[in-house]
Amino acid sequence: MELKEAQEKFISAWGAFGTQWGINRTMAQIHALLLVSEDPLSADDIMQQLNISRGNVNMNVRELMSWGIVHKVLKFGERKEFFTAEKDIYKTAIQILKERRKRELVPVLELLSDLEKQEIKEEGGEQFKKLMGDISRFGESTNKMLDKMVKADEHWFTGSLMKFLIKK
Amino acid sequence: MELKEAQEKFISAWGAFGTQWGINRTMAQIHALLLVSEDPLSADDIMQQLNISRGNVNMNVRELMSWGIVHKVLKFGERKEFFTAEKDIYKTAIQILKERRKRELVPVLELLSDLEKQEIKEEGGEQFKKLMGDISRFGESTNKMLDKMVKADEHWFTGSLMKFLIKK
DNA sequence: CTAAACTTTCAAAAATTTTTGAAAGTTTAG
DNA sequence: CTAAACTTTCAAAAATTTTTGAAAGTTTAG
Repeated sequence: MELKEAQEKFISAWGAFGTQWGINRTMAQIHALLLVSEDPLSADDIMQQLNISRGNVNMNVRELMSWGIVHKVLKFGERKEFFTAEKDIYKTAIQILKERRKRELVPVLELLSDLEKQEIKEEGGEQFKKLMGDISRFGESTNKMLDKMVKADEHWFTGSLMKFLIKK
Repeated sequence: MELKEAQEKFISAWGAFGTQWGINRTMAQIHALLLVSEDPLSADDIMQQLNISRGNVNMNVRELMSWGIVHKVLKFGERKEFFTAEKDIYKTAIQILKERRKRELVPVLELLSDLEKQEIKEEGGEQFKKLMGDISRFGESTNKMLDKMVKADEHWFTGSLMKFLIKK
């Protein structure tokens, strides 16, 4: 197989998987493209390689930067901005975990604890509050666990945690 | 606050969060509705409470069943089918983890190991294969970890794992 | 078997999300 | 300051996803 063919396979598959994860196809493809490209790419490079418009590149690259998994690189003597993806896959995964925790889990926990605190006198109210409490407690545990993972270093993930999980 | 109001808040918030997770709004809302409803509901009940069409209810309920987090309940003397959500939130979460692992992670791992095995002689080929290998290895670790979590029991999650994670 | 009571399917419509590309904005070289 | 080289914005168009609801299919009571 040719390198280019393999890269294209990877980019398009990554894009398809992205959509299942609530990320849009193009954003995932840009990420994949930057991952497989040794050197940083300019907006024009991305436009040309993925066949998408300038506005589209701009929007998605900025979104990827807001996730902290793509960075702007400036080259001397060039006015254009270039972009690279974080090449360390562990760092990338932790970064995504961190952001999702902040953007998605934390707001849910806030809503749940708010509903749990409400005074509901009607029949069934206690049961509803118990459900909110159950979900809330489960979410808090997950939250703590993720926080721990995010703050740990790579050695911890591949080392102690894996050992702990594999044993028994 | 009234019970009904609190329930509606929960349902609509759950729906909104669902969309961020690649699940559609209605499916998440039906799930939330079934969670807060003590008794099983029929398709008509769901239609009426969420104001959606029969076809829509049918599709989404079946999808929820395929995820294994909603079950069909038959009542004696009734021809209608009724549905409930798994009320144990831990079981629900594990079930979702299990399905996502199977539907999303496993196919990615297959693609990666396929690309890693390719013969690519061109310049840059080795580097590309290294990237595939890195992602692959990371994915395999995650896969093992999730598998372990899925197979463990609840006590393990709230007990040993949490203790392990919280300490130092 | 028949008809009533349901569930399922699916093409068309509606809603939502994504993309385009031109116009506006910004920065820098000279 | 000016103009060229860029980046950003945003309304309209395109693409995609979701929803509707009527028709088809299935099951069960009698």
